[in-house]
Amino acid sequence: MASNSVSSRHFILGLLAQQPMTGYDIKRVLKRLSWLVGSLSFGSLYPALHALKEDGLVTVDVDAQEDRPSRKIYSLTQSGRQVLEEWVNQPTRSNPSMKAFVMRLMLADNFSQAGLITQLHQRRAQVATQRAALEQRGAAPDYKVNLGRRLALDYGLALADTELDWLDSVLDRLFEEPLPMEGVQGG
Amino acid sequence: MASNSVSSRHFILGLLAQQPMTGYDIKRVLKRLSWLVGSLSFGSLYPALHALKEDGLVTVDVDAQEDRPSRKIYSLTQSGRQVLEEWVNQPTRSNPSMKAFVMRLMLADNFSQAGLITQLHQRRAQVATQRAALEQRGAAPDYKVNLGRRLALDYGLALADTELDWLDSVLDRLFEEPLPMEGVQGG
DNA sequence: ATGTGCATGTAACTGGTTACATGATTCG
DNA sequence: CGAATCATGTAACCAGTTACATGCACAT
Repeated sequence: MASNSVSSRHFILGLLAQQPMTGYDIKRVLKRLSWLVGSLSFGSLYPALHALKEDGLVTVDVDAQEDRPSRKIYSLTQSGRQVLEEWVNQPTRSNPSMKAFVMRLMLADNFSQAGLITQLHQRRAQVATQRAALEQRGAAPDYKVNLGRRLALDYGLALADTELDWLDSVLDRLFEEPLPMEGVQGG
Repeated sequence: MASNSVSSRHFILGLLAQQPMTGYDIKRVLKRLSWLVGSLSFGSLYPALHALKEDGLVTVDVDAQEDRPSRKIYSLTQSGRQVLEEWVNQPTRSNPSMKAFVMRLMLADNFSQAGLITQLHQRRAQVATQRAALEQRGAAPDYKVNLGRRLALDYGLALADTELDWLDSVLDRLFEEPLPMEGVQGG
């Protein structure tokens, strides 16, 4: 059965939801995105695609070429789309990484605006919790003595604050202007 | 021999550099730090400790107790300290994650202030590069069309900016006031 | 000639998780 | 009475990387 929480599989589905692609194409996209969401080597990408096909979540169109291996163009099936939607709208568990968040962020609006807003709210709550924990920890003796720890703490607080501000501003904008996509005209 | 780049092993050494601890203690510390650097399950922590001992990087003191398993207190050996120092001062490769950076940040000042400053400079250069790449990408057509992608891009830019500001301010402070720690000496 | 882009794939290895096994003590 | 904390460890499994195998076209 479809394993839950295996993020990279779902992210592949998400990319295919935007347009059919070959494994090689997916790799290229993933590489550009590597800073935010991490990449994948061919050694796991191709097997992953095979598995997705096996599970009926994607279909393949073979585009034969002279001189080089046929391009295999993968497309999302109906059940693939469904699995993706379920995954995206699943509440994230305890402490998701930044990468996991960005993945969902990038895929969420394939479905509903509401789902995306939910993601943002969830993230806000999680970051706020972590920020509070960090702040509290700043009082502990270790952090006063050790420069490295103190810097790491400070770094974490700075990032958390930025993220909270960013989330607030995005949520504000989305709330004022509920459907800025698809029909976006004047901008 | 000693594998390079295996971060979690080295981070364990780094924790032991600050004080001898049991596996259980390490787990506790790691858990508190999980948001910044990620944690480790016992299933990999204990074997890692065994391997470190096997390699002569740590020693064990057994503290027998009634009713419960003996506490095994691990301490860094001389060669362990050396391996750690080499790792910390090794230049980071291409695109290190935030986690990898925070790990080094937390361990760097076990040795010299200079090493820490080098880490910060390296990080600054890397983040600046990534930021530039993101900005450039913002011009691409996908990002205008797709709300999720646009948000992810914007998020990345916000985080990068914060990080650059933070790095600059820390470097400024360290430069003005080279030894802000108690007792920290040159070597 | 050398490397990069195109395009697919497999096999060996690595580094991790989850689940299991054991078992007293203390807190709610 | 059940859960969490203390304290160690192993075995099965999983997802990923690295290195390998193939091979043409095009730019430097």
